[in-house]
Amino acid sequence: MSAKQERQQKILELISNQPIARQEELSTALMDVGISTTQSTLSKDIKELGVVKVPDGEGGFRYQVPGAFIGTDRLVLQGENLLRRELQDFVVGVDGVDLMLVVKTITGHAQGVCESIDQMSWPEVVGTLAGENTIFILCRSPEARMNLERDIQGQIGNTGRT
Amino acid sequence: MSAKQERQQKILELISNQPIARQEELSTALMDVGISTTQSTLSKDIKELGVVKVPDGEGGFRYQVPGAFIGTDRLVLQGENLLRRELQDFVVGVDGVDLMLVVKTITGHAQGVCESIDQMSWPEVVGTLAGENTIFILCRSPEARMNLERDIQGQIGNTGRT
DNA sequence: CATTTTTTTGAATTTTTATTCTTGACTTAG
DNA sequence: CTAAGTCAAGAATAAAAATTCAAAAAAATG
Repeated sequence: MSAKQERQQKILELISNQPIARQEELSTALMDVGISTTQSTLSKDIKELGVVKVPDGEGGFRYQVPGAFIGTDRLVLQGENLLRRELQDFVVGVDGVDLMLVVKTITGHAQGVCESIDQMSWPEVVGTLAGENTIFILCRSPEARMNLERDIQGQIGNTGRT
Repeated sequence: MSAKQERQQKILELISNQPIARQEELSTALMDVGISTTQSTLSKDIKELGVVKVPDGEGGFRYQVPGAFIGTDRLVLQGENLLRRELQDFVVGVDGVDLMLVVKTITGHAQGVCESIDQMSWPEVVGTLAGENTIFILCRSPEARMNLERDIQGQIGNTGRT
């Protein structure tokens, strides 16, 4: 993987996990991860990635990954890799009963995760519905639901484990 | 309606109907419509409105309204006006039981309508969840739900009536 | 390999955007 | 009516981001 690709991927990861308001901030954050670059390069990366700077509602700004509210068709990570990343970074819990699986995400990311799940076209999934921080997944059978629940459970971040 | 509100509404309309890449361009476009203002004021408006500047995929940028439906010549509205329009144009049905109100929209518009409903901050609404064409609205009481259901029912388009 | 071509990068610069600071118009309370 | 308070607006300025340009790195070509 090229340096550019690594950097761009890291950019997406960073802006997803913390509020970053300026390109210089991003540069610093990248430095902490061992990637050294300049503002001018970041400007180009940001444009390429389709990342946007949005008012955060509290007087400031933050960069955000596209797809959250604007209809760009650009996707940076794709398929399984994207989903894995999202499960790790955004999903905070899974639960379910009968045919219905409920996935909880950090606020604002349910749509994105749900989109990725849809993309996978899993046979055991009948349909999905995502809000801001909750996804409902209707499964084909209770067994399918349990399998899916176990799979997702296995991939989500384990920060809270005792 | 205040000068500020008129201007902001016009901003939304303009950026919905034509690609505008810079605040100065916007200033010019507003001038053509008889609204004279400065870049500094536009910067504040844009922040307030939540408008974002997005890479347009072809080397340039354009401002965009989050959640806007583009490509029509329809005016972009705010608040109650927007909601009324959305209820008329997009909502195809309402139903409910107990505390839960279910609003069905034409596909792809549930998010937008739900957003507008959230913006209204109705006291009888506890929370909302929107998918592609369905909105779940959790109400504070069955009475609240019935009131809301009646209100919305009264506003949705009657195209299909026999 | 050598050489041409393309891509990536950063420094410097320009362009664009955000903010600060003032002023004037309106509101409200006394 | 007047004073204090709030709000909208623009001019000037600061801050941030985009672009240009040259050089280095990588990839393709013979």
